[in-house]
Amino acid sequence: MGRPPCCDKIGVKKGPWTPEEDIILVSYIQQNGPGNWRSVPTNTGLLRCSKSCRLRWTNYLRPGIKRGNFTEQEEKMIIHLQALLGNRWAAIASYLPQRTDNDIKNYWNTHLKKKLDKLHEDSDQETHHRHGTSKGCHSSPSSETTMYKGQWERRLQTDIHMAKQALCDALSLDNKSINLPVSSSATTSEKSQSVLPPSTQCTSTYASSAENIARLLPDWMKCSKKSPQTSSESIETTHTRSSLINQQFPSPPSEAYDNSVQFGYSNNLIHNHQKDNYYSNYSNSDVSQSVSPETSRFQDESKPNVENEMAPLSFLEKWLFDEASTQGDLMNMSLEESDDFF
DNA sequence: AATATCCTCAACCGCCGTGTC
DNA sequence: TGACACGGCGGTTGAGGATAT
Repeated sequence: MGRPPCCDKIGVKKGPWTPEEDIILVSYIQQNGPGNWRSVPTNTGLLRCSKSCRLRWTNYLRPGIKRGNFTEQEEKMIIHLQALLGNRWAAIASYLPQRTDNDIKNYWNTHLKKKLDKLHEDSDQETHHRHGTSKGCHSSPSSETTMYKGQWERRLQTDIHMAKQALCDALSLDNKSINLPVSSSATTSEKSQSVLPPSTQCTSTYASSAENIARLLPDWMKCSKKSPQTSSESIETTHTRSSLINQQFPSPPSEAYDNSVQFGYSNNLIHNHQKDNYYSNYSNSDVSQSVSPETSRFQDESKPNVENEMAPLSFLEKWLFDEASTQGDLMNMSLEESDDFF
């Protein structure tokens, strides 16, 4: 005898999630925590399969998710990590705590793959022009096979270093988030872009809902004394909109629903579904603030908690971290220095 | 202005390892 | 021990928006 079936396929809703469904799901997880997905549809009344609920939470509603444009450094990290780990998006995402594997996968497939293909084509042309001498540019199985041993070793070393760099970024507790300037040798345009707050770099109207949801969760606010301005700002904004929500959802299904309305993340959900510019109002806060201890609590489920606890480090992460601490000179090597390989 | 084409990304599908009974 | 469900992951799809013609 196995477990009872997850969900019968009949009567299971598919397609895009509605704001109401999001509110119900977030309210439930807020009360019960993530996990035990099988019970979620049953206990919430959502006509979704448990898998869909988990995905919705993991990829969209979970606190601390950063959406929108990828920074140049994030881009480089993805490229390096992809070269190192392959299409193991979950593993790559663990080095970018604010990004979901789905996001990274999408970004790779829609942007980076094309970009690298083009670069590869260009380098191939140049290689042919030079009668087949390997230039040692970006990694690919075909190019690697033609590399001289020394070049390959150097590349591998650099890849390992990049992974270390990525891990250190992820482990960093201060404000040196992944959005900070890559190095002192960055170009003027890079610098000017990097020093801007993440929100100002984002030109898309598509903004994060999750980080705001996180900020607005009652538990998050209760313990989030480090950023009173942000919290009060959220409260103020949400209070002004709570009446609207109460009008839109006059019959909350539970006390949790009341809480969610009270603290306003339902507003975010609704506005996010409308894909308007609402989130730009919140976007002045540092991204790092959104990854609060309470946020990490929710992130624990699918992401290593690198900010508060060292416990969940994998063997590889431990190794990288140890190596990093003993090889400070290597760690000082900037991402820019490895651009030759790309 | 209308239509065609391209692009993005949320969500689904199916597989696999693990846990439960 | 085997059968089966769960949870997680990577690949893929398709609706809708953006851009080109």
